Amino acid sequence: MAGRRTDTRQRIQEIALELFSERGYEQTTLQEVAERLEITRPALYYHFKAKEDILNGVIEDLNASLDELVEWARAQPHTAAAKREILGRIADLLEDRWRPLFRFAQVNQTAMERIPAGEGMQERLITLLSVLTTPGADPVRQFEERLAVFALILGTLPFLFEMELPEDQRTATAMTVAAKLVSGQ
Amino acid sequence: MAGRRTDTRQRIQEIALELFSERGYEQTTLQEVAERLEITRPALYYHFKAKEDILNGVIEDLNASLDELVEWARAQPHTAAAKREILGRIADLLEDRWRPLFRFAQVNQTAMERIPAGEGMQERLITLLSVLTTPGADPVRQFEERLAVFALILGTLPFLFEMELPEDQRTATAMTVAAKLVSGQ
DNA sequence: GTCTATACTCGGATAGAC
DNA sequence: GTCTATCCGAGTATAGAC
Repeated sequence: MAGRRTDTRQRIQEIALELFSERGYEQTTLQEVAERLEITRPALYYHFKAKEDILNGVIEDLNASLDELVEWARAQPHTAAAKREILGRIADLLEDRWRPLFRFAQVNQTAMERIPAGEGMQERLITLLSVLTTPGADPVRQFEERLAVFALILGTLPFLFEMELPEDQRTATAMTVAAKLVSGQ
Repeated sequence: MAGRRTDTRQRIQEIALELFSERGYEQTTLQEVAERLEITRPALYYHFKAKEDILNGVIEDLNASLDELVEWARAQPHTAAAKREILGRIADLLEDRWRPLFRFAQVNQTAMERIPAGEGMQERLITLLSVLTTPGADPVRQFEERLAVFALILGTLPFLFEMELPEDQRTATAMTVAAKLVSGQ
């Protein structure tokens, strides 16, 4: 177990993201990351030139996933049905593997704002919002369409429901509400 | 300007909140706070026993405001009209003086989670959400009612609209959407 | 009661040896 | 690719001046 050396970079990202999510980005010390990997603190600096670079790398992977989605979404027409389908794919993305990372981004906004990939993620989300927005519609309509995305994201937060609802039913409920919002009821 | 003063504690809170909001809580150093006040760094420790205590004091003031609102809201009936009125008061609170603080709390969630007053604020917000929730209603209905509060909060974020809309029209739009959500359209 | 000087510890970062 | 040694800056503690 102690002889591997080529996958260290990736292992750093995994462990770091785990700790960043648990304790928050700023509260996590590189000492803790190094200890879990059983290397020393300066050794991390061979693979990443700064703490922020570790986080940046992880978010870049997320952005690549978002890029596919955004590209596809831009090609869709401005119909309610197409918008529901876009929301469905956003929900899938949250489901698949990125949910913890979305939650992290939400809780650690100050860190996200300081890294390039964080800016990139925000740009992609804004693009997604604008794809869902009917051009020329009145502001209330546009706001409802945009709110739909946040309904999906908020649906992943347990505290939004005190009600005892299993997770899959929570996300289903959020999707229903989001679909209503883009459909204009 | 170099003499001793008696309002230092309050001035610390004001300046600190300003800087915390600009650069984020963790990125703000006590050195910067002290410099703006033209005192030394250790002097801060006479008034507050830790950096987190400065933030905690500010949030306690907000919680006191929230308490009034929560107490009043609990006494309201579960009618759509009453819920719209509750949302109106939440919007007023955001308007009045607490908007920057709400924004701060959103962006600096990790810091908020570590201070007692942050927990207190979250409890109060959850109470507000539950007051807006019709007991026994189906989950979709309940989620819509809760989402209304977030519509108000999100309405304060400029980036949610690319559209060129002045701030007062943004908040008005958010209020309209929120009202629709609790009214079940 | 209000503040300054000083010092300690820990975390991020760099240089250079193996 | 990883280590030791070292630096710097930030939060914190304490002694003591006024």
